[in-house]
Amino acid sequence: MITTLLQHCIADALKKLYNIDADAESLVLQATSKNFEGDYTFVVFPYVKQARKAPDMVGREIGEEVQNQCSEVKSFNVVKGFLNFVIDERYWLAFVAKHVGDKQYGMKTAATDAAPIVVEYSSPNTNKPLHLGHVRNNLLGWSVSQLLKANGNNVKMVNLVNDRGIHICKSMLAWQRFGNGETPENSGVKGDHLVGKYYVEFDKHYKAEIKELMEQGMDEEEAKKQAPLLLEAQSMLKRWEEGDKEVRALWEMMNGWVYAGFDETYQRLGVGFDKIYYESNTYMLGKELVQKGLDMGVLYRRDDGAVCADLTDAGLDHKVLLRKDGTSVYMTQDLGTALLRQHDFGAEQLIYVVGNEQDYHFQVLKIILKRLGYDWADKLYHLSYGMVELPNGKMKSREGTVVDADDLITEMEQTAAAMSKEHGKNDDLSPEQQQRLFHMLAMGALKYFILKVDPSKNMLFNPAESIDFNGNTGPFIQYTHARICSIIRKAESEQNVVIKAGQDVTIQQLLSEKERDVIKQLHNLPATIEAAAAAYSPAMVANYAFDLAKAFNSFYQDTPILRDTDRDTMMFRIQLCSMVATTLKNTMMILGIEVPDRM
RNA sequence: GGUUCCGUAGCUCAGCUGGAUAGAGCAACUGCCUUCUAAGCAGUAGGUCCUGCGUUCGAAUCGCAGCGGAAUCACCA
Repeated sequence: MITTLLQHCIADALKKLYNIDADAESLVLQATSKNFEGDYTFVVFPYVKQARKAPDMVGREIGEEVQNQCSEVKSFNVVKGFLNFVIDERYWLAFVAKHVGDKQYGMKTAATDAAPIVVEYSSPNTNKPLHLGHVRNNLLGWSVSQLLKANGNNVKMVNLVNDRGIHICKSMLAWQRFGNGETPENSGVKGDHLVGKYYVEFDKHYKAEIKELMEQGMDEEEAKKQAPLLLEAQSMLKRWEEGDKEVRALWEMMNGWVYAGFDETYQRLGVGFDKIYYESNTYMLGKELVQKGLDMGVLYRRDDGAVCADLTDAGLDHKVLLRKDGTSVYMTQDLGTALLRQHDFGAEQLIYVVGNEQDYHFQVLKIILKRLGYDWADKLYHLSYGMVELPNGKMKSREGTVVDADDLITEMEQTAAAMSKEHGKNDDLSPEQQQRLFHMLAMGALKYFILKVDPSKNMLFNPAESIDFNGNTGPFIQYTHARICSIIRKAESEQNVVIKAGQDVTIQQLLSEKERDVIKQLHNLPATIEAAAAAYSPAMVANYAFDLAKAFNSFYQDTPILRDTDRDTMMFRIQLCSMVATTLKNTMMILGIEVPDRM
């Protein structure tokens, strides 16, 4: 890596010239600004005081020393306190020669025997279908997992399905009461949507009951608690917990519908899991932990019998972990599942992809685990992402402004198909191939649109912009890949060109500005993957892919490739094309986006 | 009210541990297809980086204060 080489040369120079001890790794090298000549820039201001010389003098002295020591440095210039290094062409050519034909350039191979990083994401409730918020979660979870793999980690993806609780009983009850035996089969309604329909149905009738009770003179608070439907749902939950056969059978049937529906959506989204946990199996966990905490004296029992954690010394509040009736709460379960997961995987790290509305929850979870004596609590990482908002505000199920995941995907596919047909470039493909392409483009647009935004930030989902094919979009990058594939196909068929690893890379003339830009961007890939993985940010990968595609298109626009009459030059440019195609494909794969060979 | 996050072009977003004249895309306007895919390229225009103070040779970036927005502070999950 040229930058680490430069860092060490500079550190040596600082020592030799001014007796300054600097840690080579900590020296900052930045890409030279476009307005100046050079590839990498070192800012000397921080050292002028110790060097006791003027900035440009320090720059020249370090520059000369580094140039003498480092053959890769062709020349340098100093502008004010900025020392700009120009890297020798041969370095860039050697770089291309080294990696051309490598289908895994920049991707580290995952160590399968290492302790895994466990990524939990998705974690849906089984009472309603997936919506846009879940889509961001799923795409992020999948992408971060791929990113960590690309960075050489052993990654396990897990899903914790919230398949029990009062909310599930509500849809069960409503179906029993108002369903008339409707099933996904006899109605043609997708399972998760069907169950979601009865969840809404419950709410409708429940509200009506409240209203009626209030008209009879009951106050609202009381009416909400006394509505017969709610009482019945509660009693159903109780029977469920007691293992009542009839209730369990109903539960299993309806959950089966939901899972079939979810699987379909997951498949369309292109996400998956190594292991699925069900809360119905894990919800009892955690109670023992609470007992342990009581024994250890880190938890206390309140007068009414509830068990709590006093977190006031950590600047937080008191947190109830067992209700006075002894039942567990969400936090109790999460304590238990964390322990279970740690046992199952012996993880190096436990990542939770969960929205930022649960920041407080995870803060508390970590502290309590720590107090229970689990040092691995430090391995928990809450990958907290922002909300998805719509142009007219937040999604509200009550106002019907929730964007359904299935509908969204279908609409994207239809739009992609319409746009693609308009271009007419794919008319000769078979209907199956076309469908596959439209889906690829639709998902490319959707995924890129969501993933290009930094996870921690709230984002605005503008449906019109999300399906855009121009500019900073997934299809733009897909298109760039398709173009390159077209060139390579022609090169292979018309020029008998073969691209493989370990080829010679030679040109007679100097690299053009555009060629150099493309090479430098390719050269940035490993550092980008590392930085993105460290930040858990697919957005950094997305931006990288866009910059590379832009650099390539600019190069492509005014540089002859197959048209060039010099065989070496043509060959070199095809090699460059090939590396760009590979890199675009791999970086888009990290985002969960496939790239077509033509479009 | 406490805590946390956010505020960059008309809109959506990049700007990493402080560095040169703050960048993209969309929208607007100009050019470029008899030539490797124009889903592209090149260009014009568009900015008190929320405000103020401070630290520094140097601040969009760090600190404090204020303004504006969001989340959270459940015996819900």
